[in-house]
Order: sequence, then structure tokens, then C-alpha cells
Amino acid sequence: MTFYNFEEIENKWKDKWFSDNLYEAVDFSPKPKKYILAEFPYPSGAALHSGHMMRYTVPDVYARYLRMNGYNVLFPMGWDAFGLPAENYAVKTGIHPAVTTKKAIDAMKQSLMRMGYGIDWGREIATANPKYYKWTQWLFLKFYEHGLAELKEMPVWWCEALKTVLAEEEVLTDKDGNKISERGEHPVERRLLKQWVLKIPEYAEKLIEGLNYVDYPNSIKQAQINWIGRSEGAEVDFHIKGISEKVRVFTTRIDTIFGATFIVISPEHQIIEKIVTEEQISAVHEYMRLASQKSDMERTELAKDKTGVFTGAYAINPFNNEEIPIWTSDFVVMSYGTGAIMGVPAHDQRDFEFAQKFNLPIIPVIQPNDNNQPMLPFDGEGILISSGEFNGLKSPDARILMTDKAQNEGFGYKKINYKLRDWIFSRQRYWGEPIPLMYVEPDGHIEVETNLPLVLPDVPDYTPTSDASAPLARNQEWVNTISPSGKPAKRETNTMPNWAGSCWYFIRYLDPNNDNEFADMEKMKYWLPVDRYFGGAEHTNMHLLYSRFWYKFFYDIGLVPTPEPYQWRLNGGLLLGADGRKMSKSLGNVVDPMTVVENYGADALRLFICFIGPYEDTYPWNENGIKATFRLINTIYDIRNRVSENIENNELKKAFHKMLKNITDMTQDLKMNTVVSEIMIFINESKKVEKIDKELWMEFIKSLAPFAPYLAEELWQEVNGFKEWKKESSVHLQKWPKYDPEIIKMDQITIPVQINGKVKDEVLINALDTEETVKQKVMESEKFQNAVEGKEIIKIIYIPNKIFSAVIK
RNA sequence: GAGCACGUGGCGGAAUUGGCAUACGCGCACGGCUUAGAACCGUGUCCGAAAGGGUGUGGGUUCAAGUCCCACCGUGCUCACCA
Repeated sequence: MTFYNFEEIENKWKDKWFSDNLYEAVDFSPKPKKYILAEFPYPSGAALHSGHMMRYTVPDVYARYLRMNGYNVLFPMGWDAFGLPAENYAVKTGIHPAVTTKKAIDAMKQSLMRMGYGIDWGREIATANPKYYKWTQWLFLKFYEHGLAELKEMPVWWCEALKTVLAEEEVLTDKDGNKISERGEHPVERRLLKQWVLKIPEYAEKLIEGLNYVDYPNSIKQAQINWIGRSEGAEVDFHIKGISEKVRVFTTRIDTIFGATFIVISPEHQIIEKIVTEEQISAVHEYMRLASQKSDMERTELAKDKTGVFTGAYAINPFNNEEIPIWTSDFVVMSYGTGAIMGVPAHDQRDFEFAQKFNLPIIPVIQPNDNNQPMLPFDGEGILISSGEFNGLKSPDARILMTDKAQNEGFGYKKINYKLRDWIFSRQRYWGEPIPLMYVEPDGHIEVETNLPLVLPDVPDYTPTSDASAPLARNQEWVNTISPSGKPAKRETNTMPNWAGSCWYFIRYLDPNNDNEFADMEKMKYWLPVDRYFGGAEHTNMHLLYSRFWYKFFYDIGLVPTPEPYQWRLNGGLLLGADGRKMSKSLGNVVDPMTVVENYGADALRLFICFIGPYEDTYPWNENGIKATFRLINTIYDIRNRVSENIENNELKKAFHKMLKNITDMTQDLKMNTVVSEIMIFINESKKVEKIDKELWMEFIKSLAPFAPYLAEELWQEVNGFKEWKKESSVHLQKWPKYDPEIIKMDQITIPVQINGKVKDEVLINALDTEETVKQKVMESEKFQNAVEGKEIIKIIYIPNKIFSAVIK
């Protein structure tokens, strides 16, 4: 067998492809466009990792397939270049994040090229480039101008020792249950801080509605709908006994309000200080302190034992004037609804548990429709009882009438709430886009920086300062400025989150060098929306939702041409270590793609990733699997020695066209694993013939090109006898071969014969046989005759060319 | 607890969407090549001697179920006392 020197051959073609930008996407080409997008990588320390090759290989194959089918394909790549790891590294070493990021980008770009991904590198972007983030800042200002960005008190994890805000993942719990910082293990607590937020809940309805018009898997749509968490209900005011205050609660079950036997308010609720009684004040304060140690998640865990403290105050139920106690408990959180609920223990699981724990009365007010005595708590719908004038009403009707009453009498109204919260958009970090706003003296009013980009300045030290402001505050020369209105001002020192740049990067690929606009409208009209968007499942409720939000807002203010950014979406799976566990350095099961490329070549690796299974699933790495595709590559390369002109091999030709039909359909459906199987089947057939016809071989090479681009290029150049590289003669710019349905048409087919659902025989038929003819052939069969001997045939089902089924008695 | 997936040989998976379950590959066994091994090549490989039986378990619909319906068991992911 000839040795296939993959290293030499792959590097040769890689250099030629990319120096000629073979995979260029042409603006306004008359060809139909396809925009194939895969989430751009964060350029972290080392280089390409296994997740990237899982993410990009199938999209690349598909993009190549479309290109060969006459589409003007845009398959771009860029860098999500701002982020925490580079900054943390800078804090430790003092090396500027721009330096480490640049290094990582260079290494990763080389790796992506080496994998043979057909990227148009002429459109490369990086979010940390001032030419790019100029427009991120400009777009942020659109949110600000339209009232969708504002300063708000938001609860965040605060570490007093580090003088900084921490992310959820930077907070650990020690063995006594106390919250500590990952770095330094200092105490941490929840604290309210002024943060810039983007008001994504204002787009909740549009984000749900838009899902009707896009082609996402149901699981993604459902995940976003659940995350947005729309619920219809009512807000109702309860007056507080003895003082002129009221507490507002949100409920989806106003029909159960006659069963309310207590009120629970969140420990952060501002009304606490006004209503708490002398006797209860110290207990309440201690409880508030404990609650600040917990995350929302811990507070709301289902299995948790209920805790709480009585405030000493009583509320008055506006429907029946009952006086009910007001408690505070951490299972009620401030970030949802009004931060206060009415406790209806007979009809809500959590309220029931709370009432049992603290001996509060339980009053059933809903009777199930079937009149059976329900087990409490009963949270279903039913008929109202013990509810005064509303007795006998059904739950849904009661909700309408009771909400109307509240509205008419001014103590409540209909309300739709969302779980979706304001998106905290400021970070007390260095390595991000500066927020282009300033606080103008003397009154501190906000003015907009008009001279963009507002470039991220150098600082002497990347650690945060002591007053909860970002490292940028260390550069006083930069902080102190003159506002556009000519007054002294201090710049905002918080930066934007990593998500900012990735919210609109797919737009910038369309016009990456435009200094006058974030992108030209005509180019956007040509390319948008994205036809296929490949990414990670972990981004379903973050990046994917955030960027839809940005885009929908831009659409509303006329900046972009379509209501949705991504027409289609698929989440990809992971590659696990050979031990079936997530790859991690500590487990020592990390597979480095470039090491695999060195050992087996990029084509073998690409084929392996295709072959391993469907794109969206997760698999363990298997060294033997890649040996199989490596073998396939070598076998194909070996077969070229048997290519000759004017060879008649009809059977092989038939096998080829069969394969071609299958892989054409499968590639369209992104079923790359079965494509590789089909190629293997054809190659197994090819091994059996002595000589292969050159024409047939050339067709095969073209069909191989999207999957094993290097080998295909090598074989194509060789079989054509090209001496010199010319971009136009690359196999990747050829037309995808067309299968001939005549050749694969089966004249004779064996179909199974079933009797009472069991296969009893097979019969050879002609493809064009009528049902009558087939029936006759079956009747002639000896096995069939034996089986029906003395029985009555009651039914015959014939599915043309598939199956013959008889029912006998 | 909820939502969404999913459950097929020793393993990764396939099954034209209701029509011959286990394609293709790995592994394994035997054989070839080799002084020997690696690599490579070839043959075989669901269980059962057979009749038959087999897609997590139990039921159902159907001429026909891996595929559809119901219940249960189990796994994974995401969210989670959301009022």
C-alpha cells in the first residue's frame, strides 16, 4: 500500500487555499446566498480544543457542500476576545490581556486552518479591536437613548476582603455552609449595588412570539420559553393593620385569596423596617443577615426545610377583611414579582409546608370538580367554596371576576410577570468594552461620550479598586474628562460583559471594515438572516437569547432588515474523554486536536468527528475510531493506483450513484455519520474491482471533497494532471456531482412476505409489477402455500416494492 | 419538583419516519502476510441445537411497532420553593 503522506500534502494545500482566499464569500453575488454561522471561539490560553472541532467540522462540511451546489456561501470566523481568563492571568502576571489574547488568536487561527475549515478569513473580526467595539459602544448607546439601559440597584455577590463583585461561579461554600470567595477564601455576601442593566424583560413578549417564525429544535424553543417564564396573574394590595402602609403581592391564583392565612415577604423587602414590631425586630434582623449569605438558588431549593420569622405585623385581606400575620422567609425572593406573596396553604405546596411548620391555619377554598375531598394541598382548578359572593364559580371565571373587582375598587389589577430578569450589564473588570457614559459635575447627571471608540486605556494595575469600581478607576487621567457640554465629568469605569460583543458579531462579518456604520444596510439585506446557526447548548438561555434581544431591538429602531437574526439553530454535543467523563486537565483525559492531526491528519480527524454520531449528541473519544477513518483515507489513496480510462464497471457505477444519492440527501440533513458509512460501503465495493474508470473516479473525488478536503484536492489535482496551482481549478470550486436515478433504479427487488405479521418468505419481483402480478408471484410460492393451507385469507396488504402482507384465519 | 431529551449487540451507532432490527465502524475470534510483533489483508461475529426469541419493564393500537398511545423503571441536560 502506498503511504499517504498526509502531513506534507495537507500543509501544501492549506497554504495554497488560504493565501488565495479560496473560500471567499462575495457580497451581492447573483448566486443564491447561504449564511452558515458557528459560534466564534473565545481565544483562551493554549489553542484549539476538542470542543471547537466538534463545533466547526459539521458546519464546515455543510458549507462546502453548499458551495459546490452553486451557493454563495458565507462561513466566517472571528474572536470573542474580551473575557475573564485573560484578565485573571493579567492580574497574576501583569501581562496585558491584549498580549495574551493576540497570542492565542494567532495559534488558534493556525489550528483552524490546519483543520481545513473553509473559512473566508477576509472577514475575520475580534471583539476587543477598537474598530469593532466602537460599534458595540455605539449600539449600547442606542439602548441607553431608548431607555432600555439604566442604572439600577441589583443584588450581587460582594467580597469585602477583595473589594470586588464576584460571579456566581467564583463563590464557593465552605464546610460550615458559609459563602467564601474562590480566590483567597474570604467571606462573601449578597449586597445591593448600582449596576447598569439592559431591560430585556421589556422584550419578553417579542422574544416568545418570534420563536413562532424560526426553525429551532423544540427543546431550544421550550428552554427559552421556560427561561422567560411568562405567567399571568394579578397584583393585589393588602393594607397593614394600624399603619398607613400596604404590601403588594403577586398571585396567579387570585381565585384562592379567601384561603390566604398569612403573607410572606422577602427578607430584602423595603417595607420590613416600617412594619416590624419592637418585640420582633432583633429576630427579623438576624434572619435578614442569614438570608444575605444565600444564593437565590439555595433559598428556593425545593427539598429545603422552611424557615421564617414573624414580623409582628398584620395585613388585611381586601376580599374578606380578615387580619392575617405577615412573615418574612427567604423562599420569597425580591427578584420575582413584588417580593411578597399571600400564603394559601390549602392550595400551594410551599405555602402548605410553611403553614405546617409554623402552625398557621389551613382553609380550603377550592373544591375539585369531581366533588371528591382532595388531599391538601390541592393546587388544581375547581369550584370556589368559603369565598363569599364568589362561591360556586369555576377557578378561571373567578379569577376574571375577582381581578375585575380588585381593579374597580382600586386595590389590584391584572399583571403579567416574567422570570426573565434585567440583564446586569456592568462589570467591575478591566478587559471589556468601556461604557461610553460619564457623570457630569456638579449634579452627576449622565452625558454620552460622542467620540467613539472610547478606547480602553492602560492601567497600572488590573486588580479592582477599593470602592466597588473597576480597575479603570486607577487611571485618573482617563476618568477625569470634559463632557460634550463642556463641564468637568468623570467617566463610567465599569466595562461591558463578555456577552456584549457576541450579541451582534454575526452582523459585523457582513461588513467588517466599515468605519462609518456598524454594517451597510444593503449588505445586511443581502445576507441576513443567518440560515444556519451552530452552537453550544450552554448558550440557549444566555447568548442566544441576548443576541435575539439586541437584534429585535435594532429591528424596532430600523437598524437591521429582518425581525429575527437566526432562521435556524442547532446545538452541538460534546466530546468526552476516553473514560466517558468530561475532559479536564485534572482528570488527564484531554484530547488535543492538534496532536491527533499530527498523528492521523486533519482529514482522518474530520471524518472521525463526522462518523462518531449525530452533531447534537455527546460521545467519548475513541482512539480506535480514528484509526478506522485513517484506514479509509489510506485505502482511498491506494485505490487511485488502479484508475484507468474507459473502464466498464457497471456494478461499481451503480454502487457509486446509490452512494451519491444517499450522501446528497444525508448531507442536506446533516447526517454526516451515515455519510461516512456510505463512503465506506462504496470503497469496500471499489476494493473488489481490478480497474476503476477515471470518469467515475473523478465524480467520486468531488463527492469526497466536503468531508476530506485535503485528500480530495490532492487526488483531483493529480487525476487532472494539473502541474500548477490555480484557484479556479480547486476541487472545492467544482460542481457537486449529480446522481443518475436511471442507474440506481432497481429492476428486480426482493420483498418480504408476511403472514399475520411474521415474515414467512421472500419473493423476487420486478419494480414495475402491479399488485396483481406480485400477488400471483406470492401465491405461487411454496412456503406461502404451505402456510395458508386450509386457512382463509381475509386481508392482503401490499406496499409497493416494500412488503407483502397477508392476514389469514 | 418542573421542562426537554433519551434508553437498540461487548462498545459508538444505523433503521428510507409505521414495513425484513442490528447498516457502517470498533472490539473480539480464526486465517493470511511476517523469523516474530506492529501495521496491513481476508473470513466470521444478537441469543438458541432447532422450532423460535430478541430494541429498559408492563400493557395497548395495528396486517405490521425500535418508531404511535398509556403506566412504570432508569440515564442525561437545563432550570428550579417563581407565588
